[in-house]
Amino acid sequence: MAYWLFKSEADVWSWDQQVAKGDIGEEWNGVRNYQARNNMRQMQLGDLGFFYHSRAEKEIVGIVEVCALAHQDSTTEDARWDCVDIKAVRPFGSPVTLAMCKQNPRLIDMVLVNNSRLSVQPVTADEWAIICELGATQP
DNA sequence: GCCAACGTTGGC
DNA sequence: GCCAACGTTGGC
Repeated sequence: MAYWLFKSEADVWSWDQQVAKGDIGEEWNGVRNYQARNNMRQMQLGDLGFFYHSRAEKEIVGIVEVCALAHQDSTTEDARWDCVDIKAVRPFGSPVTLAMCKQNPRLIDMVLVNNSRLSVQPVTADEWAIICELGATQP
């Protein structure tokens, strides 16, 4: 069981849109970066992830679950690009901002803090627990 | 809106 | 196989 973080600009694909898809979930498509793709290939069913709004909001707003293993990205014919499907699990009681993560000494090693360009990233169990607490939600 | 950081592309 | 040029991302 591993933890991840998915980034999206809210005006491209938002948490609300993700929630609207219900338990069926939705492809996390459009990723054209090898590192991000490799992370998705490693995901297992039931793995959990944070849903992060980049650019404008810069905050983690909820928890998602991997509900389909990596498969061809339907938005391209190019066989290099896979993606998983994810479904919304629950929202945070209060969003956790990037600034909060940067401020917390236990979170300074987060990929989110150190490699802002990577759109699908791993999260450690410790980071998961700390952020769930900050976000006022069950881990 | 700007620009630094990063990843990718393509000429050599 | 190197690296300059280019495009994109995302924090500020």
